Amino acid sequence: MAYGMALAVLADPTRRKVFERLRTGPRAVNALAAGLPVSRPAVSQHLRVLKEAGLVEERSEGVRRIYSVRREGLAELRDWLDSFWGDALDAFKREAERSHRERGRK
Amino acid sequence: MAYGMALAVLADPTRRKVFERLRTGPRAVNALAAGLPVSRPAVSQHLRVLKEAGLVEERSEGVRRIYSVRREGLAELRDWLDSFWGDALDAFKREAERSHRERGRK
DNA sequence: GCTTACCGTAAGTCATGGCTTACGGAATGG
DNA sequence: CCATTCCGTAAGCCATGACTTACGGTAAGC
Repeated sequence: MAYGMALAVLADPTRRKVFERLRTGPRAVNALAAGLPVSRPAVSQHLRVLKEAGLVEERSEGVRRIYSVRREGLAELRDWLDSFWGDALDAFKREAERSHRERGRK
Repeated sequence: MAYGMALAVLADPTRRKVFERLRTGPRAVNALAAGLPVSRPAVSQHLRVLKEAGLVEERSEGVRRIYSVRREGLAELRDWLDSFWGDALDAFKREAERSHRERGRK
């Protein structure tokens, strides 16, 4: 039921914005909070929630904490989402969508 | 930005449970609310939110309202999720791990 | 040493939204 | 025509959580 936690965590707009900023690569809290309409502690709290949900991972680099996305945390949510295309009646359509989606992955 | 609304809508556990019950096929509100730990009006409110988000569609059948999943509402969310499997992210992570190894253990 | 930068945590405030009960409208059956 | 079934809506209560300010702790530079 980890996809439920991923959904709840990614539901918040500012937290999702923080998460999306990590899509281009790992960043420090300082850089993540820059430009956001909330304070830096708020970003820290969001990162804490993201980490507890397994969506990001953290590493220390001197005095900075570098955060990066953890794709394993997203995998279960993606599988759950795909389960709505699992109808036997739409098997043909499902296969077409899936092969189209695999373009550009891995 | 419709994936944000889909995330917010699917974040609620009971609402997600209602949505999952529609995965096997269209159902009436009566059947959807049966067995759930909440009242029937609560289910109606959830269905209203799901409909406004474009995740379900409704049709009248006599005195009953039949709801069914709308996969187009899930498509954008799925695409957003897949955007985290880009090649750029892989390159960043590999580089980060490599430089971290070269620096030696902490 | 001292200072500065970077970050996490605590406590408290306040809005959001999910739930309930109560009600009203529309279609079917007798 | 009346009762019943099925459902949406309104009003109100209350818990959750997102945000702020204030503080403490740690690493690097002087």
